[in-house]
Amino acid sequence: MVSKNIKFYGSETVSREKNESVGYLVTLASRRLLRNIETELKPFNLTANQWAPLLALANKQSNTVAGCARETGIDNGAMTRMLDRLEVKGFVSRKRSNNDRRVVNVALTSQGQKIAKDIPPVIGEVLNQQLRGFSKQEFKLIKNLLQRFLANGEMLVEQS
Amino acid sequence: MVSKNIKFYGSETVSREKNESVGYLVTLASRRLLRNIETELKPFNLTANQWAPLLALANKQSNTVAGCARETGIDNGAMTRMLDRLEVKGFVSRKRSNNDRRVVNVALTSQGQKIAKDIPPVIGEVLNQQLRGFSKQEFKLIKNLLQRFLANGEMLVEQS
DNA sequence: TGACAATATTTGCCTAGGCAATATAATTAC
DNA sequence: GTAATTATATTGCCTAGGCAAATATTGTCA
Repeated sequence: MVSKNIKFYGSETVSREKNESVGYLVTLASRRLLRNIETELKPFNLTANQWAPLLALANKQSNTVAGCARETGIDNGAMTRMLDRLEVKGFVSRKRSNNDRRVVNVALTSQGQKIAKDIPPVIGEVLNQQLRGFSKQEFKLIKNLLQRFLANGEMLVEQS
Repeated sequence: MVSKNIKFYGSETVSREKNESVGYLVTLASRRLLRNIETELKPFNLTANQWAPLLALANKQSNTVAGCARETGIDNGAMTRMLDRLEVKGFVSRKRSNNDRRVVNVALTSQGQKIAKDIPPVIGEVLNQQLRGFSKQEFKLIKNLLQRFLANGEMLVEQS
């Protein structure tokens, strides 16, 4: 045990102001960011969540359904359906692998490659807007704190 | 313009490691927290998201559909359906107002009041776990940074 | 080899939010 | 007082994630 285990939330503390709860804050922040990105991606015929698998594919971090799911941290079944939608839109193609008949190889179409180049600055702009007024120090801090909050949360699962 | 506008994300920066993007981090952190809370609330026959309106009602922050929606930051239609589910579970009751025939007054049932007392320590425990290793200073910081990130995001909407 | 375990993909069923349209009621402006 | 505006609740249609079950395939091990 590195540091003593501070109790931030007692049984009463949770029910106070919603903006004082890390839970509400992180949930609302996530939803708001998604919606703002969504607005900017509308001209590209892409939703905010649909960007995640495209990025994983563009970065060659994965070329399978399960790989995309792992890489983006969502459920396998959800990824199957996500790729359904991306395939209909023409950004992605799927083909059963010959090496391993279980896996389906996913690839960006040429249209998918084009969009994968166009999107990053758009999303970067939204992020920059929401980080207005942050010092470089604070930018590093929010990432560090969120990383630790997330890591703690994932440890909870592995233990049980 | 109070401070100069730092560009944290250039067009290349976005596509790097997912754990280096505030966007991914805040999304994953939110999802992970929801799921962890969900696990703990299962014995209470309540989902993580269903807790939000119950809290608003218990705190007397609202007693209408639209009020609950405002208070929890979600869509009106979504709140109608959320209350449908809570009504089926017996935590909430609805009755058309006589003063203003547009509004539907929402109230906690006795079962709803009971659960509203039992839940806070459970959620507090999960939050404490995910905040393990945080100093008091860092606890204040993550709240402050998220509040500002959220406020910036909401300003974007009002402008357009 | 044959039983068993692990992995990949898909599907069904659930919760859930956003947006737009609708109906109704209340408020404001003229 | 009537018309225009605003607010409330609901519904339909969409995207989306989690969990569990079903299927197919591959790898392991005795």
